[in-house]
Amino acid sequence: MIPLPRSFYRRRTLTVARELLGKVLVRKVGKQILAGRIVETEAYFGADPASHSYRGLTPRCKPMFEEAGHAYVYFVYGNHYCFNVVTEQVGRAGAVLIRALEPISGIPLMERNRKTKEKHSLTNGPGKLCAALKIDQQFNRADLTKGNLLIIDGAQKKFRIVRTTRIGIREAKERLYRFYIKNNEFVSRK
DNA sequence: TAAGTGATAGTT
DNA sequence: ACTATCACTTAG
Repeated sequence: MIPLPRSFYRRRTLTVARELLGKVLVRKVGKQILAGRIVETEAYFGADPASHSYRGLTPRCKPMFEEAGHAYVYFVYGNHYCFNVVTEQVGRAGAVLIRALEPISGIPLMERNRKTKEKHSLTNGPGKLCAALKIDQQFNRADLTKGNLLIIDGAQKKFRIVRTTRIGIREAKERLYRFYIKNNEFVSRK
């Protein structure tokens, strides 16, 4: 199980967001492996008004300015975590929000973590996939090239990509910074 | 469609 | 200190 190299992440955020589609997020919890194929992403970077980095460096968004290939995890709406992967060179803010996964392994444990047996609602949203894979604040700034949370290459490489607008933001709604795998049933919203 | 939930960041 | 806001989810 070879993690994607740091160089994969240290590029333009939009490029990384597109290329993360089809890759596999792997979470080890004890002897269990929870894994899912990334099917939907969003890019946030620099002076984008929808990005946490819009007004520059703050304690919360600091990881976005740091080394690529690490996690940026934050808590929203008093209930949920969102998992992002840091992109760009050090000093340039960028991160890709992972919005949806197609479950691959560890589905019974995901069902317990999510308190549902409905396969389609296990990981089809940013807060849902964090709950399913038990990703919380402790993974903020975790290195995704080693450890209990990794991203590896995926088996299936042939798929169509849809590029469209982001979800759940008020500013910069028109920017086409969301990517998803066409016709995939685990995408949060078409 | 709307309420719930609590940390964050910007303003007093 | 105070408060508006929020890269969401679930129930209704």
